[in-house]
Amino acid sequence: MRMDERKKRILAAVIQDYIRTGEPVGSRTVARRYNLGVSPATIRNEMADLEELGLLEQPHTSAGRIPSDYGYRYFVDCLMAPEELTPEEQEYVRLRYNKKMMEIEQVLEETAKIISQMTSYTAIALAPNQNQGFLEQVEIVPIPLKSKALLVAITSTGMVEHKTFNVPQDVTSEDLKRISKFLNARLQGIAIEELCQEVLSDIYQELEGHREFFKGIIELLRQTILIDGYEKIYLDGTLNILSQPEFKDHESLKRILTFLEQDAALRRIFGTTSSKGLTIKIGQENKEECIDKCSVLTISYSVEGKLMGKVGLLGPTRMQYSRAVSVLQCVADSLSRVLQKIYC
Amino acid sequence: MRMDERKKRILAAVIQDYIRTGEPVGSRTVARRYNLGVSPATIRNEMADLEELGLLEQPHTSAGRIPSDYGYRYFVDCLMAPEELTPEEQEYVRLRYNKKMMEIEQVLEETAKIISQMTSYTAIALAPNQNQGFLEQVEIVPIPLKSKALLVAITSTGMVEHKTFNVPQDVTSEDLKRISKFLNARLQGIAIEELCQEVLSDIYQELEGHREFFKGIIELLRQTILIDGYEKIYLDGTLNILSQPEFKDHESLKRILTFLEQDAALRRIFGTTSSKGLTIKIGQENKEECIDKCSVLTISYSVEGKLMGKVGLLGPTRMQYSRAVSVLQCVADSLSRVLQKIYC
DNA sequence: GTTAGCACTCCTATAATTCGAGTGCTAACT
DNA sequence: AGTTAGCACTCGAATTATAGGAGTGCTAAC
Repeated sequence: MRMDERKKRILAAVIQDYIRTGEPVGSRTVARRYNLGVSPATIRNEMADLEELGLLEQPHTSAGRIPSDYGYRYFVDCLMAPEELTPEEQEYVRLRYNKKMMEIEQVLEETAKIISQMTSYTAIALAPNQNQGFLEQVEIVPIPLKSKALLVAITSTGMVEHKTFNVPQDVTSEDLKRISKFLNARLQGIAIEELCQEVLSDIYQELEGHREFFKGIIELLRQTILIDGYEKIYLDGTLNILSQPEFKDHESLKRILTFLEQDAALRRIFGTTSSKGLTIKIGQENKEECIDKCSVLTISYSVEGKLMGKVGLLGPTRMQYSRAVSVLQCVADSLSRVLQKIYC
Repeated sequence: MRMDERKKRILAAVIQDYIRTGEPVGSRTVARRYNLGVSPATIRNEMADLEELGLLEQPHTSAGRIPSDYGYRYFVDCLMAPEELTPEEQEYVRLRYNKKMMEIEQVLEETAKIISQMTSYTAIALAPNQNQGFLEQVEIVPIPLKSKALLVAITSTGMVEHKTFNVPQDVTSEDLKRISKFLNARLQGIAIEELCQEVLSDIYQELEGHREFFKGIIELLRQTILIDGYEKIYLDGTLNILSQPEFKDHESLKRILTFLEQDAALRRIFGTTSSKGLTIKIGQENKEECIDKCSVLTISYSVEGKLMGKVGLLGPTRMQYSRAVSVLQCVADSLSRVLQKIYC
């Protein structure tokens, strides 16, 4: 059995209607609302075929049809009409990004907000993976009153991380300044992945006895950037889940909200695709059971052609895909442009 | 009608039972489970009295009694047996705080986690109000490659905030260093509330033409500390709400979760009591409608006798008050001690 | 003042009933 | 051969009926 033109139109009609209403779609409805010029009976036959093809499903014998994951997949791949945002909406996105933002953290936060507000799904933004970055600047700020100091690290991706540490009695403010200088001289431009004591062993001789302390600082730096700063996640619109009728039962709600609290899980669903551009994962295509009734869309953002990170959204499989895609594309576009500016 | 001893015992029994089971408590149950030496009929009479006093309520005619807000209030004020944590639990709390934490942010995050895990309610920790604090250290870290710089501010309460800003062409790295030095020399120990250009006007002459830039930095500093760093909120166990049977209906769940997303609202319910020590607000005593089925417990933490901030929890009015109180007291105690150490 | 007894109330759970949307099949039609 | 009208059938959702039980308030006796 092949997908002829009429089957496609019927499938599209069913899916669109189901996305709109959330109710199983019957042959009658399709015939009435989408004038395909054929009777309900014919549509019934076609729908039976589409079910056999695995594109539609019946919740129970005497109900209409709903799309299967596979049906959504076909729809997204072959049938979906790409929908551009209206000029007003595009302008709106640009406007949102126009406000003064100096830091990538802030930009990503705003990005998540924009996506969730424009789609009313849950937005996820992933900060650039630091491993591929470089150290831009390191600074040690002494806090003499408390014999502590603050290690501040700025990476080439613009993430700023900081951490406090104790300073032993015998290390002076001057020492700290010197170490800070060393670090900057030697670490600027070093790939973060390669950050380890060995690289810097030749500095040791200049440090007259503060070797252990210095080692400690390098270790702290590693941790600060690689652990604290590792692909930070910005979520927004988590509670949009509450408005989705498919998740009104307590159980699935709990599952999804709990899922969204696990950073590791979020990185997993985002990270598996290292590809550029747009990715759509529908229902069970996400390997996570908790969200097998959800779809996850991802789009990468980049600066100067270099892939930086990803943003995306999570919503029910019954999602307005074309809307979601166009919002993501528009946002990713603006986002890339804004980051470009921030990075000079 | 007065509260005699027997009425008290019956009220306590009803409340305890209701807290435990969540079901309306009947006279029979009280008679059986709490041996007061009287028959159900007597208890029935007493319960009718307690209802008339406004301490108990009947969901419907043929159900048992449940406590009213006022009933809980009486229980909390007069009847509740103060319950100490077991030595093991006290040890556990101490253990949790033993892990190496250098920053107050981390400590508060951990605090919220401990509270929510030990009570299975939602924990809230409020960072110290910066207004009362001093600036401990200010630093400007130049990022020459991007002609930007990072302003880092450390307050006496140990909060670290940072913000990136643009550096005009004619301002050199040296200038930044000088400004940084000025700031530290002049601002250390200045009350954050008083932070404004005027205080520093006498610096201007030393800055040879960078006045506007300098003004900008001061303004940025204000914002960074007063806005970004204003009573930061640390939440944990938000999803514990999902396990409370009283909030299993979609509507109230939505209301509460939405409420918990509003920082301003959280500050409101915490802030209204400027008192030291423990505060308990039951049901409608919280002036927020969204949480009129919830109780909020607050306890202040302090360092060297000086009130710093507050931590607390939010749960259903049907809450294990004595448990919650003892956890909060134990945690606030340890928290104060840990902060003491951090502040040297 | 306390208690046993009893009629009464009202919620909850379960079962029975109805209703209607939607299907699949068949036979007739183009 | 594909399309369509007609019709019996299915099955869930909503509605109503029914039974059960926990708990009360009242009364009268202790």
